Amino acid sequence: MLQQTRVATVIPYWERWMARFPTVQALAVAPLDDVLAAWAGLGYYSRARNLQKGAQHVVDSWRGELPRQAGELRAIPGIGPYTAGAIASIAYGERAPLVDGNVARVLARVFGIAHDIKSTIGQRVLWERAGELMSALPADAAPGNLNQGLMELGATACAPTGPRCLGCPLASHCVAARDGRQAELPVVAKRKRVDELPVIERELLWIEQGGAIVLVRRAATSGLWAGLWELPEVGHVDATFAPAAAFVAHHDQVLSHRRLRVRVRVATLATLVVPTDPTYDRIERVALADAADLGIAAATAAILRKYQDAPWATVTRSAAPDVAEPRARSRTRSARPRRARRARCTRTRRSSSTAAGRGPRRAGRRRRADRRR
DNA sequence: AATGCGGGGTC
DNA sequence: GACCCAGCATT
Repeated sequence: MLQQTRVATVIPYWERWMARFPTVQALAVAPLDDVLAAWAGLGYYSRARNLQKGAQHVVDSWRGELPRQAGELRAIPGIGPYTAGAIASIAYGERAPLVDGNVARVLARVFGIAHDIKSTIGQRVLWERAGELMSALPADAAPGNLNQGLMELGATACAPTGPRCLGCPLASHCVAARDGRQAELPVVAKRKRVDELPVIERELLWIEQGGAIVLVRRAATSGLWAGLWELPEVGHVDATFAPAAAFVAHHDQVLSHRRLRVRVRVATLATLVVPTDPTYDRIERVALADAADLGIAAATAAILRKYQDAPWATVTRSAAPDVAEPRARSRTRSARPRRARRARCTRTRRSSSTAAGRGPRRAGRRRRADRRR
């Protein structure tokens, strides 16, 4: 989880993850849908798939117990040079170096390394330096502490902008501090401006049936949002809508390498069958409350969140009349016991409940607040 | 050696 | 907006 993701962001995900998958075995045998659901919102979803592959690898090849050497760890799916070094040094005390974004910044400044830190040559030089530091470590010192110290330095004093060199313990050894080149180092390749990113324009469909929203699951095991659920895209399902029907919602979002522009229109679906289109491999009706338990990419999640109370989201409203019509309230309401159904069960089973327009009744708005986040 | 892959905090 | 986060796998 910590690969390219801040600690503060990870923590709540990690808590839920460990509760859901307490052991390597539990993760290894879990349905991919559950794995992606627990990851949804974190991004870089191949990490989730690789983590499960890694768990299966550990179960199959190591009897469920993680190997301890960096070289062995490196062969596990999802564990690259950084993670192998981190586990080996911090968890098992091996004198294994590591270089992450923080360490790269610290070393580039301290040693005045002028190569692009992402480039092959830059990485090689950084790993060499990190290895030399590790080799110079006194025999009674903990290798993990050196690595964590370097990372922590990068996360605190040696910040990307405005480094606080005054209190830095390495200031007297630092080339960048000595020469006042903190702003020039590390050298990092210029990234594309947002307005230069390729734009993905998507037209998604808001289809309600029996108080539920229609979602589809993307099929591929690789590629953007692979295995995640989303609103159906026009042209990929057997849906109909008035040609002149206006877009009722929109959502813009910037990815690291794409700009996403989503528009939504209300549609109806002729048949709830998996389209022959290979883009999706499943289609389901899902109550909004249950949707939050699926692995849903951020764009669709944001649209569901933003527009579930919109005037045109009619079925959704009738699914939770306590908010919609104050009049009907007194009569029907009080009769019914409050928390009738918990809207538990996350995975949408294609069974009886969705058949007769029954199903997900009052799911709508109750739990929405406590789940996102 | 380069590219694909997310999402969000923070300045 | 721009920057970047306890990177990895694939091409």
